[in-house]
Amino acid sequence: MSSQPASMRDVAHRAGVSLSTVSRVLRGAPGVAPDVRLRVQRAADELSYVVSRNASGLVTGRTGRVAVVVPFLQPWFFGVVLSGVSDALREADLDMLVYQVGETRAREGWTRALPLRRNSDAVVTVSMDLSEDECHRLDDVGVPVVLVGQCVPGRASVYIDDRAGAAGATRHLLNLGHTRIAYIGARREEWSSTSSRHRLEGYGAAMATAGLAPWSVGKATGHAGGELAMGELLSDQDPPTAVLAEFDDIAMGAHRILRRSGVRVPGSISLMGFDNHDAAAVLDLTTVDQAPYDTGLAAGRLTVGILDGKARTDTHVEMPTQIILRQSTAAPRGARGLST
Amino acid sequence: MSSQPASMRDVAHRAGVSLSTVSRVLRGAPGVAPDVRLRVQRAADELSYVVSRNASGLVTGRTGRVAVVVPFLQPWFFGVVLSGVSDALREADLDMLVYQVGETRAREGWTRALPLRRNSDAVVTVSMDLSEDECHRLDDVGVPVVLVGQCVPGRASVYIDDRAGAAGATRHLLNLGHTRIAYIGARREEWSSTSSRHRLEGYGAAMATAGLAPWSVGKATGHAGGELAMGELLSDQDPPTAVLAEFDDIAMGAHRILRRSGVRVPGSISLMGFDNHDAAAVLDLTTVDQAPYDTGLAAGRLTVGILDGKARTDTHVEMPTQIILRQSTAAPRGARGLST
DNA sequence: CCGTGTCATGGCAACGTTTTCAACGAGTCT
DNA sequence: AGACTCGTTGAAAACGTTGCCATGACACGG
Repeated sequence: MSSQPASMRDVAHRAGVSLSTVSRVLRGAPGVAPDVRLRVQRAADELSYVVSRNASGLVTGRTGRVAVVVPFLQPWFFGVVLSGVSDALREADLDMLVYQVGETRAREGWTRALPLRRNSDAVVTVSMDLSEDECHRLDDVGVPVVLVGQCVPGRASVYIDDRAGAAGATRHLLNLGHTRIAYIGARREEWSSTSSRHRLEGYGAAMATAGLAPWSVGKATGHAGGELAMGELLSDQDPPTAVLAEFDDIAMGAHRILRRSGVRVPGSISLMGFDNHDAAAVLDLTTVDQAPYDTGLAAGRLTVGILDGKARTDTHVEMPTQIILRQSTAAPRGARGLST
Repeated sequence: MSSQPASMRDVAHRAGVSLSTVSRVLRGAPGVAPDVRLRVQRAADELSYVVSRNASGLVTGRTGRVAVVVPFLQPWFFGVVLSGVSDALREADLDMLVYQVGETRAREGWTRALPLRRNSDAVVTVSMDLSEDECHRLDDVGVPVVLVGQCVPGRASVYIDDRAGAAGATRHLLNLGHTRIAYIGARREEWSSTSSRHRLEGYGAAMATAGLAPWSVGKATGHAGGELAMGELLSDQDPPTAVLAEFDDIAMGAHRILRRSGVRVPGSISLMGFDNHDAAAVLDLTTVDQAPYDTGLAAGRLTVGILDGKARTDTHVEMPTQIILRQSTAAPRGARGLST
């Protein structure tokens, strides 16, 4: 009903004390008599008053907000990470600003204008794969930066070991007895990612260790990319018996093509993804879990820790990955692998 | 490098003008000589200065921020809506605050404390299904509210006609010649949704029109719910020939059970979802598209319109739904429907 | 040449908090 | 009893920006 939201002055008046006292109470500062404290709290409640972050931030220099920057908001992954960050920030009573800076144009504009210069206490970037230059720009804003999904020495980072994850996945297929193992990557230029590179490297390394040559295809990202690449693989004169995809979206596209082509999974071809996408369970897709919620949570807590001065700004947190075995991988026909 | 971010005073000094003039230039206000304007802009650029929303908001009373409230951040749907809202807000140079208030406890706390009292210019709620009481609480904060996925008379709402969508989907199955059409709902008490109710009603109405009795099951939400319900249906002594799920997540769970049970889709049972989930394409699932990105975009633009005084606070926007035909629906065996 | 209107600009008081400092009373110690 | 401390409170000055009003320059018409 109140046309104008109450201000601290109103609370002070109602409780019969001065502004300073109200401020102290609401901030939880010491040095206030218990009965006065109670009286003020009641007054604030009755007016359903909350402090204006704007005003308090003006003098404290802290905004009570953390900016989270993501390239896109639509893919499943980012929503889950955001969810973790959000929960961590709520614990510390911080608000979450979200910036989506996906298309190159928007991203350029964003890194130039940096709208958060004075508008957030910290920045969390998710899968942004910042360039050296962008990193320095961020330094200029003078707030701590936490990198998610990118590991940069000297900077707070939360990430998974993509190399190890992909290598592990490859080994899983090798252990099943596969030797013709293809890798489908995204190969998307517009959003070049170190994670992408690392996964390919992990696959390559595992293959090399097994004395096999890598076999990697891929021109586009997403379902479409998986479909295209799988089409290409199926028309090879000696198709693979197992396929590892850079991430589940791609694997799903591949899966669709296999289903349509009547190729049995895992009967004729084993298929493996990466990410443990929500829908991977539905497709019974064996994949590598990377716990994006926990990643978000860890990133959020690290941010809070840095703001509280309890964590160093060069902390690195490596999140574990884990192979989730489902029904899309099996020993090849006539296997001489583990499954003999 | 600058340890302290520049303030307007610095810019004024560097450009050799007064604070007022800098403010006018940066705000795009008229009444500044072109050469001075240019000089100020250069000075601001060189100091890579941006105005503090905190400070300007303090005096203008506008924060430049819009709060978006979602029950959950993880499900695909919300990320897509958020993406649309984000794009719309960027057009108007507004920042986006995101609050995740899913678990009942957090939600209770949130509606009580309303942390956005003075911290945002408007509130967008997504699929929150606010109670009468919560609505009034929101009114108290004194900022405009835009409801997404909930249609309340007298309040700005952006929504789809769930009833019509579900009825259309049901008719699609009827037209194919099905008569034993079951409906799988979520029946989740913890987050009772009008959308949920409407879809069930739409299904029921279409069935009634066709002179058929409704047949609805469902105890849980998500994949798991779909699996459970489909299991129940499959063990019926006369199973359905077609199944409509309240949303794609449920349909996917059902699909999984069908695949595992060796029931052919759509050969033996036609399956239809609702939402056009990202992964529905992968499963070749016939579904009802509800364009969540466009919904978010519309909601964001409506918010901006209201803030600019160009839109009324009781505007209703109904987003269209559209049936996406894929491979999971077909005429029943021995059909005497359209497909004769 | 003088009033009058217009335009560009600067000064100053807000906005709603926190913070620093001073004041006050009640104990406590010498 | 006086000086001192301690705990509690209030007054006032910030913080960085925007609004309003005053000022000065300049052009125009009488």
